[in-house]
Formats: sequence, C-alpha cells, structure tokens
Amino acid sequence: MTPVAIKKMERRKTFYEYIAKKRLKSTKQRDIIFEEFFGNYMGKHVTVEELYEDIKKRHPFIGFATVYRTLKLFMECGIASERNFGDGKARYEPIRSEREHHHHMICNQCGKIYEFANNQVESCLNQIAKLNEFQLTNHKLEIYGLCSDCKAAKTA
Amino acid sequence: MTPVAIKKMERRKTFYEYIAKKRLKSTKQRDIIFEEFFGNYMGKHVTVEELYEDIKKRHPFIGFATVYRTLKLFMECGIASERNFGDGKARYEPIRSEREHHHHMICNQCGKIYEFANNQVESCLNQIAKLNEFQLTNHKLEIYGLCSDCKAAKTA
DNA sequence: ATACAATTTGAAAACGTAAATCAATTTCGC
DNA sequence: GCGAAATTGATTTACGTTTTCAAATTGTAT
Repeated sequence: MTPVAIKKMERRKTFYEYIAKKRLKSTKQRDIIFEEFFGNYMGKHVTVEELYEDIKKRHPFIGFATVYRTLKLFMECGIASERNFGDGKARYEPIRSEREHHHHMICNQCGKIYEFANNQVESCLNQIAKLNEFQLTNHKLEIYGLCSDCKAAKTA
Repeated sequence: MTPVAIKKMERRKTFYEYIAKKRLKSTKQRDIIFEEFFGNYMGKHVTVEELYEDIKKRHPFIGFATVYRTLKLFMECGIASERNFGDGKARYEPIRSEREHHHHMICNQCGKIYEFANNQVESCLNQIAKLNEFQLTNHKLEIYGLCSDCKAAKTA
C-alpha cells in the first residue's frame, strides 16, 4: 500500500467521522465528489465550475449545487481549503497533511499558480501571533508577480 | 508642515500624474473621494459601501459607481490597495508609503483587523521569489484566528 | 472665449458567483 | 419496512461588482 493511498484513507475517515458527528448522511453523490476531487485534483486549485464540469462527464446526474455544498463540507471538516486569488471565483484544494502549510505564487501574466513552503516563515508567524496574544487558526500567504517563463517571454 | 501633509501631497501628485499620463480628467467627484478616503481612512480597511455611505452624507450627489471606479483608479496608480478578507466584499486601504509592507490579523470572532509588519518575513519572501526566479510585484499575508479579547471572553 | 471631441457621471440594468428554496428523493435509526 | 430527518437538483434569490448609456463635464484646439 502506497503512502498516497494511506493518506486518502485517512481523509475518508476524517470525512466519515465528521458526517457521523454532525448526524449527516453519506450519499452516492458525496462519495463521487470525494473520489473525483481527491483522485484528480491533488496539488491543484480547482474552481467549483471546473470540478462540476469534470464530474458531469462521468456522472451527468450530479447537480451544481451539490458540488458547491460538498466542497464546503470538505472545508468544514478540514480536508480541503478554500482560496481566493482575486479573480472572483473561489478555488478549492485538497489538504495534503495536517501540518503541511504551503503558500502560493500567482503569475499576474499567465495566471499559473506555483506552490512553496517555508519553515522560517511559519515560525515567524507563530512568533508574531504569540507576541500579539493572537490564537492562530490559519493563515494565507500569496505572492503576486511574474513567473520565470513570462519574465523571459517579456524580455525576448 | 507635518509629515502627514507631505505624504498626502505626494499621493495627490502621484494621482494627478497618473491622470495626466492616461489622458484622464480631473473632476470634482474624484477630488472629493480622494479627500474623504485619504483624509478619514488612513490605516482603515473600508468597503466601497461604507465609503459611499460616508461620502453621501456630505456630498449627496456622488454616485455609487463613481466611488467604485475611483477606488479602482487609486489602486491602478498605486496609492491604495485592495484586500479581500473572505467576507465577500473588497476592502480598500490607503497605502502609507512605498516601502512599507504590512499585513493583517483578522479575528474570526469579532472581525476586527489588526496590522503588523515584520522585516524577517519580508526578506524571507524576497529570498523565496529569487530562488524561484519569480519577479515579485506584491504579496498578501493574512493570519486568521482569535484576538486576545475574544480569547479572554471565551474562557471567562 | 467658443466649439468640439473625449471623458466622466449617475441611475439603472446586467452580470457572475454564491446561497437559499422547495418538492421529491434518499438515508438511517428504530 | 416505517417514519423522521437530511439530501438532492433545478430553480430562484441574493448580493457585490461591472457595464451601459444618455446627459453633463472636462480639456484642447481654434
């Protein structure tokens, strides 16, 4: 069994436990959306629209609203995160592990999203929070600019 | 002449130069919005709605769309910045100086917005950008959590 | 100053994403 | 299985933002 599979199982467990705790119900649709989202969009930043269109190909009976609601559910139970990069639509991303914070560099030219992680930044933020008696629950860090490709294309 | 006044003049100069460069026109409305925004909202994070309502008291003839458009103008010429703290509405903030990056801590409970700045974080980000051959134009960092007041209220 | 072209304005309409509605359906404890 | 409660999906609604457009204003050339 690969590490990836283990993680997927953990996420599923988290999801089912959340459903049980909140007295919600497990449904075909939620399972399908779970599979699609965590199967095909690891490390991606998908909009609801995109995910819906993709799922519809294989499962035409699934509705738009259900995808919306299910992504919110994923967020509530902490297995997905919502991001907004300023283009007006929310993007969802599977969380890979509890402890792994990572952040984004967004190219203003081509719109590509790059990820990075940095322990020094993390510890800085913890220190800042502590100093201000602020109880940190989460944080977002985004760098906007020109990626190396677009930079090269501009000078060429 | 106080330092604040100097800065205000600089901003106005930047604004007028931008207008001249783009062959735009300077109008009563733009001047009024400029005065209100930079006069009363330094260090604040105002929504368009809030600014509009405030301006309307003194200048009932100014329209909603004009406030929107003018704030966008301020942004384009680099004297204001737009932020989105996840409540669905954009917030605008006067930029205090070219070099001063600062960031935000947002309390999930009471919604208050605290500011902080940290040189170590800044230099980290510059390093990260450099390492990835990314040409940094701007960045956003937000910490979400519980402020000290709400934390105290919760345990009380 | 005056005329003219270009921009700006404000009210309203249009837009797009997100959320709410609701009858029909499904799930799950009993 | 039965029934209460939750979910679904098509649709409507909500809401922040942007666009539209005729009228007004501005800047420029004359």
